[in-house]
Amino acid sequence: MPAPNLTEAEIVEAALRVIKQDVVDALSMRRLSRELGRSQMAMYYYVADKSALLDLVAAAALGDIAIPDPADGPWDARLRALITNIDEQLRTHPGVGEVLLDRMLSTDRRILNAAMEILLEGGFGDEDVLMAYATVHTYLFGRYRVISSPPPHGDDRAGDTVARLVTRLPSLSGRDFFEFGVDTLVAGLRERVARRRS
Amino acid sequence: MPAPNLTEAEIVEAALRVIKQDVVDALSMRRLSRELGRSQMAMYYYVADKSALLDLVAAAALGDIAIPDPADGPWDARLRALITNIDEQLRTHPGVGEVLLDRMLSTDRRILNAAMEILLEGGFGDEDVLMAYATVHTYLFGRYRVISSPPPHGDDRAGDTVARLVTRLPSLSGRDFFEFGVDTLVAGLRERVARRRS
DNA sequence: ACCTGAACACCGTTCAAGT
DNA sequence: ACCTGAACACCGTTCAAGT
Repeated sequence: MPAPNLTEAEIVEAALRVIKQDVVDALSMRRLSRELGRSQMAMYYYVADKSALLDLVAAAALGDIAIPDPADGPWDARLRALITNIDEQLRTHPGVGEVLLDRMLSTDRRILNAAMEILLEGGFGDEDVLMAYATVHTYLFGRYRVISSPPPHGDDRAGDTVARLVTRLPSLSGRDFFEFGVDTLVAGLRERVARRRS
Repeated sequence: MPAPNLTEAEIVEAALRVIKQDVVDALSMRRLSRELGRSQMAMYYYVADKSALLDLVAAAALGDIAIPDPADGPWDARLRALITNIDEQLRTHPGVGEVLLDRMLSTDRRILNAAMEILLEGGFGDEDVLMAYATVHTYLFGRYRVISSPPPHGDDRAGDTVARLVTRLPSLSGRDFFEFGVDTLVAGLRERVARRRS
């Protein structure tokens, strides 16, 4: 006997399970139904289509992202913390990165609001807030894409700069790359505010 | 009579045509063969599989990216120019953005080399060059993803920061967003080098 | 050398039906 | 209310064959 009625929580959980153990694209309507012991059409009772399913999963992941408290420090530290939290979720569920970021822009206003308020406090004008947020968002979009891609396997053709530098790769961790990136981004934003003030 | 033998140039051209007029995912082996008036299997004579086809398209697009001449100015101006050129190609062929960037890392060393040499000249140490390049690359990856996505359609729920700021959107162009992003990134990198020197 | 045809294992999705 | 089964129009790809 196949367990009783499905709940949204069970569906999301199963979806995350599939995404985690297999590759991203392994999540299909049919595959998910199989995972839950139903016929290939069972999901369509709970969810309108595949994009709605992904929305469901993304909403769950978004809820886990903590928003730094104003008491936590100056605007740039809080921005950095928020970016780190989002990145954390992207790394935990790399499969839904795209939908997660899309949803952040459209349906879920919580994080977008938090980010923009931090930027306003930082001293950006209204239009600059939009562009600054877009810059951060774009970077995060890139992160989720880059996250689980293989390292640039050195062809080791002697003589070129790449070949020489690539030998340094083993001493750098994913964390190093992330921190360099966020620090650079935040430093760039800080500099823009400073220049605007003068 | 279906034209004589196909050439790689014709295939790439047809692929770009399909990508341009339809959505990204419209490019399929079968669709491309149809476009060229052959049977669904014809492409497999010229190309090992779909990823090889995309490689072909990406290689063509990569060749069009110009590398700024050392005489063109200081390192940061040249980095900015190179990023602009890459972004240009991403916007021209949004469909192959992912493969294009992947190829830049793996098979095609030309642009990677140029970028890293610019960063070396800028005064970055070996490891910092790698991380700085990764930051730029990540940003570009995000760009290609964000490029043709719809604007954050305002739900217009009164009271929140987002709703207020979104009204400013119409006065900003895609170019504004791009320039803000690159400038921020380059400013951040400049600041890191400066700090390293002191 | 340059393909074509049939077939397999996958998709998302619609539509009608079953308990 | 909670599904199931069959069917349609798509995929990428293998394998054997046709000219």
